[in-house]
Amino acid sequence: MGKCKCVNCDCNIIHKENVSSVKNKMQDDETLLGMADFYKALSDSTRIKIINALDCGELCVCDISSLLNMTKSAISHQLQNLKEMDLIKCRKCGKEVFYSLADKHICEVFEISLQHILEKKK
Amino acid sequence: MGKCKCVNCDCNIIHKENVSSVKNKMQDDETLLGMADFYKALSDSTRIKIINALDCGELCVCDISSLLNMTKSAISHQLQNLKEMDLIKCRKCGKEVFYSLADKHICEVFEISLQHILEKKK
DNA sequence: TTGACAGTTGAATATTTGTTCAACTATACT
DNA sequence: AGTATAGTTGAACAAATATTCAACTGTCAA
Repeated sequence: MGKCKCVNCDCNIIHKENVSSVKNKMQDDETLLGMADFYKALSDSTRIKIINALDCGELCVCDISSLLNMTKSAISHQLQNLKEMDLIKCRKCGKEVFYSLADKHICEVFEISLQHILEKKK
Repeated sequence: MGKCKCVNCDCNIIHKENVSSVKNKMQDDETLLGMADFYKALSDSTRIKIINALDCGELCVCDISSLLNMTKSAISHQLQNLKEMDLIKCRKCGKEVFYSLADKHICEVFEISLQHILEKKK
């Protein structure tokens, strides 16, 4: 047990062995930042609704707007966010643009967290 | 194909059958809001680091502060957030408060999204 | 080629959210 | 009792973000 040498933190190290052991086991910063961003993409109710909707199959912007009762502009902005995060992909067909989930990972994560929420309700 | 009757949206319904079929399959708003909040809890780099750290075992506030090189106040605020979302629990022992993950669901979700990120890197 | 519609985009606004700061509580030790 | 340490809390500030609005592109059909 000794004074902490960190620049920013105002703490004493209480359990030195714990801290250094955990430090070694932790993922690197870049990976953890990527994970936070991944969750950020799902952390908005509009976006999670879009994901849930696309889980049933591909949909165009109009259909999603109607489904969520929101403007096409608002939906389009969020679709760009989801696309940037590689959660969805799109296919153009004439005037319409059809969006769908990028891969199966997304469904898996969605399903597990759904279970988590439904269990909490009980 | 007909005009949309929604109040807020500015769209035409392009694929009426799709929209009504998806509407039936979607989770209810309350559940989806709960899911968004669940992801929100994990969507910040400080919080995801805390989760990753606690995945190795319980830690007190000082240890986490030292580990992340942040003030105890900043960490404590985020711990309250995570606790409100039922992602972590705590145990008091004298002056110290030890935090740990609430249940195994959290690890599962963490692991799957970790895979997702690591695969994307390749 | 003109009009209508699907969708996108950038700027502006409003809201949410993370960290800091200072004051506070609670426990332990002398 | 007095002091030091672990941790919490609320307010204030700064940064990030969701939606709106208006203008825009691209495609189709008359």
